[in-house]
Amino acid sequence: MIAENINTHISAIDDKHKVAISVDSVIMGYDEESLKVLLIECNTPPYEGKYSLLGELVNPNETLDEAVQRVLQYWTGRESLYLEEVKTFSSVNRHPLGRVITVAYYSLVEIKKFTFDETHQKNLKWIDVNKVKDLAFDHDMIFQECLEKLRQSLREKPIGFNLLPKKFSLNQLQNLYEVVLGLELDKRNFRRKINSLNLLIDLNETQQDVAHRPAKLFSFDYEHYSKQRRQGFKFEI
Amino acid sequence: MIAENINTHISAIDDKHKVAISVDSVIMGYDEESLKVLLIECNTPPYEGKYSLLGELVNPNETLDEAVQRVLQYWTGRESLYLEEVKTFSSVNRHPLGRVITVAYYSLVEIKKFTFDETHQKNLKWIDVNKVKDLAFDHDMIFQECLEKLRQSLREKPIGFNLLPKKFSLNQLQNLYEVVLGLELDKRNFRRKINSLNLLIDLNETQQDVAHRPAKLFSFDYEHYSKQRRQGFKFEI
DNA sequence: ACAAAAGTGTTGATAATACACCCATGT
DNA sequence: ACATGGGTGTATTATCAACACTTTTGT
Repeated sequence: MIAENINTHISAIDDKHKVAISVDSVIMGYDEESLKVLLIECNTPPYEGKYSLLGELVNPNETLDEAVQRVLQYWTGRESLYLEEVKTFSSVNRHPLGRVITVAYYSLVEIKKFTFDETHQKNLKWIDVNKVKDLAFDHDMIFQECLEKLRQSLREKPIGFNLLPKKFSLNQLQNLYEVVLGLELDKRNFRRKINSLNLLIDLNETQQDVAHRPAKLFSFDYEHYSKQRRQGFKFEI
Repeated sequence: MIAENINTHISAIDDKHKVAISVDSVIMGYDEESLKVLLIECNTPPYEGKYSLLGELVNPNETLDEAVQRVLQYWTGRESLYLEEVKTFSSVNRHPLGRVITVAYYSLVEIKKFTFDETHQKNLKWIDVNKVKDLAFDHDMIFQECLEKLRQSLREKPIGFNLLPKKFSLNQLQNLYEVVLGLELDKRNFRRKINSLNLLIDLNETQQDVAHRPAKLFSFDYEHYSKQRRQGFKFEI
């Protein structure tokens, strides 16, 4: 049943044990109204016309993280600030070409910096995460798992900043949480909590050209956060 | 750079994209004194004499979870009650045989039921997780990530029961948390919290043959837990 | 002066923590 | 009767949740 244990009895690897491995990347961005995912239209049967996640076979000389960044770079000209591995999908018949095991990642990007060239990449589209359905392959399942994982991580780790511009207001931040998690937060309580975490740098700047009282702008204090994290940092929203 | 996108331009998969994929399983058990991991001694260079995790190449016709259960079944004659995928390790040169991408799992077992036959499996050993070091391959790293993930999950999900016998006392449960998480808990507060979760069934039984007041025995209420989980259940220790 | 979003404190309820003694059994 | 671990309640503190009005800017 176990012919040769890969870890203890090291011999050659039979070709029948070699399979294709891909990464599928749930690239998400936030545009003040909703959380969106970047999808691509398939153009070959059996999934012609359907949307799918951006995925790619892993090359022999790269790690999975590198493959994910390569896909992002290729399609959008930029890499992601934040990547998280979510889950491996390994059903035997999940891909029509034969066995392809895929590792799902989600990545967070600043959506405004990810404008793509409509002529070359006209089959790319940002779609509201609440309207995603009927994707190619098993991508509905992969997408839902990644979305769920993002929501989970957003509550436990200060990663929301990767979806916002470098300078943002407290109301923008609160809005992000409300939109992504689908809940309403009390403004005063939210500010008290954020404040107590000491993760923001007050830029002493305000919004420009808004038809109301301009908001103060902040940025995320990555340095202070990594210090705190080393000392065991707890976060919860 | 991206010759043919696996998801949109479906053609054949080139052999150069096929690699070996394995699972490595951090099998953990608890024996009232410490948390232990099941390791196996390697008998081939370059790792001869070192211990490694139990791992195995994934077969063409099975999922990763199935591969993990197959390994467990083979070495111990039983499957695991609880499995969790942790992380994929994909450094290009992590395995001397060539490229092997591995997916790490941890699994929880009732250690008393996993006694193995010392003649056939004499190179298997339970080792205290705090004494693990110098494993073969990149297994130190894999092990530490899995241990950390277990500790995390133990605080968030009621999975500790998988490490205990079906009938257990509240002190045993508390001890498990203390040993695995490395902290001290207040007995009265611990009991109040566990009680408020309504996850235990009072068996109206007591310990036998102990030289002190016998403890009441409980079992974990899987059914009630899965109901609660569907309604969004929060847990924290 | 008005519209529109920014900003700000207090109170009551709930949950977390700290702490010390009596109880049941076997020897 | 003694040794061993099992079992129980209360008071204090910290955290969370609910709630409404004033401020600043552009038009």
